[in-house]
Parts: sequence; C-alpha cells; structure tokens
Amino acid sequence: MPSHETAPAEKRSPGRPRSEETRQAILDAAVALVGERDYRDVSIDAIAAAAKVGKQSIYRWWGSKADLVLDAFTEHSLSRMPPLVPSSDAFADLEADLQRFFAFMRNELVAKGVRSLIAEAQLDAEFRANLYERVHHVRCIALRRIFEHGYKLGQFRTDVDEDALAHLIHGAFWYRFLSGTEDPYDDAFAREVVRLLRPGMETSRHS
Amino acid sequence: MPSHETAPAEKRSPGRPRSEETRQAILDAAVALVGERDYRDVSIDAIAAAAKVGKQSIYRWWGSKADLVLDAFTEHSLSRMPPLVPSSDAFADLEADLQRFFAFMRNELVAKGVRSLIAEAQLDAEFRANLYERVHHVRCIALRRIFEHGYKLGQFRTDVDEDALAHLIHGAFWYRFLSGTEDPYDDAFAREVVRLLRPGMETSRHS
Amino acid sequence: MPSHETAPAEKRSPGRPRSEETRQAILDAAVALVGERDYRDVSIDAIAAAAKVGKQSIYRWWGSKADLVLDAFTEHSLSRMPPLVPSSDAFADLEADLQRFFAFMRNELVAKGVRSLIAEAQLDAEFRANLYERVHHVRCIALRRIFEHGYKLGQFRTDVDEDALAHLIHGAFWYRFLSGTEDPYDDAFAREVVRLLRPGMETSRHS
Amino acid sequence: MPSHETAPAEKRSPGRPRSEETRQAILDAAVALVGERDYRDVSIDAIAAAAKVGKQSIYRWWGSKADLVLDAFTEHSLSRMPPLVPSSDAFADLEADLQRFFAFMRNELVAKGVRSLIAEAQLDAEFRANLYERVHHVRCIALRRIFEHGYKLGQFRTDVDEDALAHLIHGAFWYRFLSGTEDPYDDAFAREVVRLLRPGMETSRHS
DNA sequence: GTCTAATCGAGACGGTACGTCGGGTCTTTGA
DNA sequence: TCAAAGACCCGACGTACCGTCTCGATTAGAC
Repeated sequence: MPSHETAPAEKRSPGRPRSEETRQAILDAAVALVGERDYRDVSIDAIAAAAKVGKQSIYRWWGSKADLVLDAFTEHSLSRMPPLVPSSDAFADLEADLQRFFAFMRNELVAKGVRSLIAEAQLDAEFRANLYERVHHVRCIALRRIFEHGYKLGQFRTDVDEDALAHLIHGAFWYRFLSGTEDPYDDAFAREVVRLLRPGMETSRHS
Repeated sequence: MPSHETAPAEKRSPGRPRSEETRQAILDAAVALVGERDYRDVSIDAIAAAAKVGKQSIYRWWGSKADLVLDAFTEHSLSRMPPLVPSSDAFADLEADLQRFFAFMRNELVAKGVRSLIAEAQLDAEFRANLYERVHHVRCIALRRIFEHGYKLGQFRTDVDEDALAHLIHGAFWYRFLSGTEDPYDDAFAREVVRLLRPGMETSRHS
Repeated sequence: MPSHETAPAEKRSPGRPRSEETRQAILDAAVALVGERDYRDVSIDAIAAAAKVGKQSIYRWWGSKADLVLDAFTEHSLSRMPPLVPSSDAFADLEADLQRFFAFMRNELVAKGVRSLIAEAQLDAEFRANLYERVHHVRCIALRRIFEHGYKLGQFRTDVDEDALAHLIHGAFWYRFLSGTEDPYDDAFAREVVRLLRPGMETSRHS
Repeated sequence: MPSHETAPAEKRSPGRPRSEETRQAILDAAVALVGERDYRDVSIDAIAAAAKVGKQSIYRWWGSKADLVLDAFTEHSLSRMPPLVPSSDAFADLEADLQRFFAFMRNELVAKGVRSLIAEAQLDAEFRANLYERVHHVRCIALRRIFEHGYKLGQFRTDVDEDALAHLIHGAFWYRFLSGTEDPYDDAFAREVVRLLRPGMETSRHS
C-alpha cells in the first residue's frame, strides 16, 4: 500500500490530515535501521520506537515492512539517480550509464536496502510486481532511451530483441550483485559487458 | 568431540546412531511444505510436525531453516540435472544447455524452492556464499566446460573475460527469474541470448 | 464527571451551546451497546460510532466510560422507579417495596447495566462512592421511609441499628444478584427475607 | 481454565513436565502485582515480566487474567481460613465465624484481590459461576455446618429457608464490602447481624 | 454583519496491552 | 547417544482502544 495521494481536485477529506512529519520520521527510521542491522532484525516495533511514533501510524499507511522499506529507499536514494545526458557515441553512453548505476549500487546502505527488497520480492509475488515497476522498470526505460539514441546515430542494429538485450545487460549486474560471487560490479565489468555485446548490437561497418 | 579411537576408517561414535529414516522424513516434509505454502509460513515447528519428528532432531543436524531447505532441494532436484553431452557445435551446445536449465527452472516446485533460497541468501552473507557454491558455481562449471569445448573446436575466441561472459549469460536468466518481469525464460529466450552474444564470442570467420 | 449544568443564575457562556441531541444520542447508544454485548467489549469508539458522534463529544462531557454508563442507565431506568405509597402495615410495605425492586432488577437490560456499574465500582474507589450516592443511597432512603412509617404505626422496634438492618435487607438481594448463585430474587424471596427479619424488628406484642 | 490436574492413574504424559517453579512464580507475581496497583493496570505482560516467565507459560495454563488471579488468591489466602470448632452455643459460633470472616476480609491485599474477582465475575457469567463455587459456596458450607450444629443443640428452628437465611447473613457483609458505604464490617456489625436475626432463627424458649 | 468562542463530526496521532506465533533451548521418558 | 514430546524464555506480530490532537464546519451571543 503506497502512501495515499490527495486527489488532484484538491478536495480535502474531513478529519485531521496526515502528518508529513510523522511520515518522514518513519521513512528515515526505516532507512537508518536497515542500515545498522540485518533487515530481518528490523522489527516494525523498532521502527516505530526509533521514529517515536505509534505502530498504528505505520500500519495505517503501509501494508507491510517491505512496502515501507520500498517507499523509504525510493525516496532516500532510488529516485535520486539523475538522467544521463546523451553524447555522440551511444556505446560510450551505455558504458557510462552502467558505470554510474554500478557505482550507485556499490553504496553499502543502498545495497543493503535493495538486497532486502529483492529478498522480499522472492517471497511475495505481489510485492515482486511492485518492485519491478519501481526499480527494474525504471532502469529498463533508461536503457531504452540509450537504444533509441543509438538507432538515431545509426550505431545500433534495429533488428534485435530489445527486451532480451536489456535483460542481458542488467542481468550481468544483478547476477554479480545477488549470486554471492566475489567478482565486482565495477567500471571494468561495465566496459567488459559492453565489449562483449557490441558486436551483436552494432550495425555492420562495411555497409 | 571425536572419539578417541585410532582407526581413521570405520570410526563409529558411541550411542544410538543417526536415523536415516528421520533424516529423509525431515527433508521430504521440508520440500512438501515449501511447495504448498509460502516459504515464510513454513515454520520449523510445522516441518517437525509434518515429519512426525521432534524439533530437536532438526536443530541437531541443521543450523537454520535455510540450511535445511538447501539440503532438501539439493537432494530433491538441484543435483538431478544430468550433464550435457557435447556435440560438434559449441554454440548449439550452449543454447541446448540453457534451454535445459530454463526448462528445469520452469518447474513450479523447484522455482519456489530456489526463490526461497535466493531470498535467504540476500539476508545472510554466509548463506549467500554457501548457496553460490552449491548452485551458481555448479552452473558456472557447466558453462566453462562448453567454453573449453568451443575453444577446441576453434569456434570461440580465447581473449574474452570468461567470468564476465558466464555472468552475462546466466544473468539473463536470473534477471527474468528474479526481477518480476513477465517475459518468459523459454527456448526462444535462450536462442536470443546466444544470438546476441555470438558475434562477440566467435572467432572471426575470414581469418 | 457528571454532565455540566448551566449555573442556576442563568449565566450563558459564549460560544456554541451544547447539543441536547448529541447528548441523547450518546446516552442512547451507550444503553443500546451495553445491552447487546459485554460491557467490556463496548468501546468509547463504538459508542461514538453508534451515536454518529465524534469521540471528543464524549470525552468533553464524561470522564470515563463508567461515568457515561452510569448517567445513561440513571436516565434510562434507574430513576424510573416510582415511590411507594405507604399502607397501614409497614411489614407489608416493606415486602412490597422489595418485590418491586427485585422485579425491576430482573429486567435483563437493567441487570446488565447495573452489573457493569458494580464491576467498575470494585475497580475504582472514587466511582464506588459515586455509585453509592446514585444507586445504593437512594434505596436506603426508601427503606428508611418505611422504617419511619413502621415506627409511627408502632410496628417496628426503635432500638435497632437502622443501618445494619438496611444493609441486611439489601444485602440479601445483592448477594443473590452478584454472587452467581442460581437462587432467584423473586417475590417468594422477598417474603422470606421479611419473614426471617420480622421477629427481630417488631415490637413485642404482649407489652 | 484452571490448572490441569494429573490423572489419578499416575500416568505420566510424554514430554517435558510442567515446571512447579514456574507455576509458583506466576501465582506469586500475580498476587504481588494485584497488591501494588489497580487490578486493571496489572497486565499479563507485567505478570510475566515480574515472574521472569514467558507470556506463553501463562496462556498455556490459564485462560484469562481472572482465572489466574482466582487461582493465585485461592492458594495465597482464600483456602487458608481454618475451620471453626463448634462450641455449646450455636449463636456464639455464628457470631464468631462471621467475625473471623470479616477480619479476614479486612486484610487489604485479600480485599483487593476479592474485589477484582467480584468485578470480573460481573462481566463474565462463566467466571461468575466459577467464583461462586470457589468462594461463595465454601462459605455457605461453613454456615450450613453451624446451622446443623444449632439444630442438634435445639437452638435453631428447623422450619426456616436455609438458603435465604445464609444469603441474608452473607449479604450483610457483601453489601458493606461492595456497595461503597463507609460503615465497617467489624465485630460489632457481626454481633448486630446475629442480634437482628436471632429472634427469627431461634426456637421459642417457653415451649 | 462581522467577530469571538465553544461546539460538532471526523479521523490521525503516540501509546499500551492484547493474545498468538515462531525461534531456539531444555528436560522428561524410552529405545 | 538419539529420538519424540512438549514446556520453557523470548520477542515480534498485527489489532484494538485509549485519550489527545488537529482539521473544516457550524452556531450561538457580542460588538
């Protein structure tokens, strides 16, 4: 249950309005606690206590700890990645975008939050769909924008399965992030991913 | 506390020996319960009850629910994928291997078990390492065997980053499996993945 | 905290005056809810909802659920017992008064309300005093009036401890009402009580 | 739900047996807490904490706070009143018995416990029946024994309604105890009660 | 006709306790 | 020593009420 939005018609419902202060305190406490201990050891009780808030004020607006943490990390960091400005080389753009994303995920707090969300998503199909919309889909759109740019520049072939390609690219990252391998998701890895995929993506040069 | 007997072979500790029946009953109950409800709703108590076993008989041999479920699914299915017999076309082998793996994971029970394990792994770094060894690493070895075969056949370039390539290939699957996207991990997807990567992998034909 | 009464000097305070409709709706809802479920399960929230009233409108005028229910039952029934008209036989009057009182308390709704108030009184000394004034004291006055009448008629000895006697008479009822015994508080019981006490109360006949 | 009794057949059920230490700690904590604060403010949580016991160990053996407190006070005090030894004057015995009972109930801790139980009984018909059996009925038996003695001595008339008489006698006490009146339940009151009832109870002297 | 003041319905708020569930340990009897 | 049974301590769960608080809206007398 994402936080309610007031109708665009600006109609105020009766009764005491929701406290923005309380909302922020809860989100902040959630991020802080996920940062300082295992996600599983972060209880709703603890979040409420840390935020100096009644438990009901959490349950009133979020359906589960996962929903809350998703909102918390979305506001805290996930929505903070600024869009890429395209250059004259779409392959360079792709590599740069991946490197920025990898760097972003190398932040320990962010990584911990995202891991928790992925875990939750595996245990709850509905939440998995929410998470896709809020996290994975956003990244897909970013890639797609680069693809479009590549088409315009004539660098990218137009007969590839865009979805498969996007999943291949992202999958490289998520595999390293989630599997437990010790291989890093760093700039070199981004470069390698692009290097491996480039021959399959680019328009033939001698035409 | 090993016994003080000198003979390294045939070491029998004193007391009643472990009951194989009990062990199997526990593993079977674990698989059955994970199949019929959410992993989170499978309690140790429930497993013990379903297996008609005391709780202590679980805690004596496994450190956590995750360890138990990992053992349970390893015996039940994960170790059941027979090895690929190589053909004269390494790319075809690669595609076939992926298709077999995808098909394997399309089994609902297996998928549910693996999802649970992945979830657990995100919340516990130690278990993540265990899971890597038992699941991901096994698949990497399979891929690597195909790579070797491709080198021998002269189909595969030898100057690629093998790890990056393997992670790219597997990542494609795991992304679709874990992210919540509705795009399937079917035969066509396996074909598309190979098609996209082939130009970056194969030795140039006119040399 | 009983409901505020405007000063007798007809001083009107400024601002919106108290709504009599609201007051009645609350009292009615209280009686209705106590009738249809256990007193403990009647929450202030529920009363407010049933009366279509804000919770504050209850807390503004009553200090607690007990105070409210006491007011509610006082208006609903407790103040509805008409006074006894004395006859020429004070013992007959006494018996009649008891029978009327017993009959009154045999009403299920009244019984439920009174039980709730007695319960509350045991847990709160202050409320116990209030309840004494509003319920028990009223009955004592009724008895005392009969005693006076008996003195005038020369039927009652004047050297008895009036308080002890009144408590003995009432106690008989309250014991049966409160203790959980299945013996009824009916007309026969009233007759029996008077029969047992009469020898100790009446003036000796041969003097 | 009163504490389970082991079957008379001395068959031991399997599993860890109930801990007598734990049982006592809970009962002691219950009495202590009821003594030191309002019954309503004694939470099950607090009892568990004071007894250094898990909440479940309370809920496993008692169905409600009331059941627990009833057991606690029964063991602590209610069953501690030694039986009266009859003398040659049944009226004196009656007075003495009442005085002992009144004195017993004048103990502040006992009074607080009993008040709580009476309150609970008013709100729960089932508990009311339990309480009758455990508290009121016991007292009735005591009175009845005195009555029997009085019959044998030829002091008591045999044509009175024993139940009505017993309820009248006890009612006198309970009225003063429960109603909130400030009149005490002391030795003088016991004497007065007997004095008032004696003429209605005793056999005529000149027959 | 504003202005002041108290009321009203509505409902969010910080709290406390509830009764249940599950985790992991301990203590029995019996094999 | 292992096993089944089940009681134990612990702590989190999600819910229900408590009594308080803030809203906009209403309703009077005072200015």
